[in-house]
Amino acid sequence: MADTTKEKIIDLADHLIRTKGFNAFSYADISAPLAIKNAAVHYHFPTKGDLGISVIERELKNLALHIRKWEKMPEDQQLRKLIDVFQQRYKLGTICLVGSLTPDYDTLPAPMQAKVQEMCTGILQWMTQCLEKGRAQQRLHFEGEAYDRALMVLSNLLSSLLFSRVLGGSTFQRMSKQLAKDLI
Amino acid sequence: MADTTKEKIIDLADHLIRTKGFNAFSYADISAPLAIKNAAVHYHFPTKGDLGISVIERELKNLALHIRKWEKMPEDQQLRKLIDVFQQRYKLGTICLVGSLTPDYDTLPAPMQAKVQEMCTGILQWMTQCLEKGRAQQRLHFEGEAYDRALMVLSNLLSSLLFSRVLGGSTFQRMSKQLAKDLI
DNA sequence: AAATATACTGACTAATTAGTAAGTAAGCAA
DNA sequence: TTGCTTACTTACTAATTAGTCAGTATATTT
Repeated sequence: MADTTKEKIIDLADHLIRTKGFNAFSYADISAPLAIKNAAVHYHFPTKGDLGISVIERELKNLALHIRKWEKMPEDQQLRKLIDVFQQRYKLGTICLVGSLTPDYDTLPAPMQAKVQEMCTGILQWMTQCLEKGRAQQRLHFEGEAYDRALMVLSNLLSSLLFSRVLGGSTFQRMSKQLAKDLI
Repeated sequence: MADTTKEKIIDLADHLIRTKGFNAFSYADISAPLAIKNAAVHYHFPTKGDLGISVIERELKNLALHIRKWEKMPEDQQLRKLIDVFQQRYKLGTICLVGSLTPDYDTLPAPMQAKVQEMCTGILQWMTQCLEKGRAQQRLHFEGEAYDRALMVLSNLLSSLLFSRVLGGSTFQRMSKQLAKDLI
């Protein structure tokens, strides 16, 4: 996956944020598995906030890549693709960055808060457009403003991973199927 | 509010879990504001997990109290009452315990994980019954199984507080209004 | 009056935390 | 070959972490 040390650090940090949360992992959790020293992590990412920002930025790039790939698809297909992304997260036993970082928002360094905000508004903007266009073509069906519905849809995707973590079983499948049924 | 030291500790811990998260507050964050020593907190709650469990147990008692108060109301009213509870949380700038503790689930001591699970299944059970009875009386309207819908509704309430924290503005109002419109 | 329980304080500890500063080995450029 | 950059290691630090244990003042019980 990642060849450079820097990419390996981001990979691991991403996984730690999703599994333990930003405040529950330490530089040692990164340096030990990679068999490097604590200071090597600080060399690439002076502060923990810098590392967090890089993790979010990589996620934003990956998301932008996905979205561009889906551009020509009908909107109901795009929605299914996004649900697939969350399903892959579910299979890995991890939650989404929004679900992990928004509860800790007040404890994050200011530059990282800004990135979290950017991530949230970005995903919401895309989802709003997707819903709006999908409804115009009668491929998606819902009531109310598209932005409000986008909030609800992202809410359900986010929570499906949170609830799965605690309730286990078919929780994720139940929620994602119900979400698709409601809209398509 | 609370007169005994023990109750004051639970009050503060509750607030800290909701604002900073379980892993981002320390015994010092509790002892300092209450002008007591670190060891006094340990006297009442030997481990941090014990403190977390007490916070959840108090929340479960409060919730049970609310629910009993609403027992005779029609189900659409009960739902509005629950939304009101979340609105009060929103006004305080805090999130719900489920939203705060489920992302950190894997880092929690086992007995606390069990309590988090109990809390989730408990709220879901109530919500499922509320939705089911409400639909039978045609006071609430939705498609699919009541349990699946309960997951979605709690998802929206939880996320409305998370998103409000980051996006600010009218996010909470938008989501709670849309939720009520969808069901009632 | 003596014994016991409650609710602490004072004084610790061992481990972990993010972060720093100085040194070094390897590769590349002038 | 001299100098510079990259990517680290070694060796720290100051602060904070949850948790312990012995002592003490104040009620309460016997």
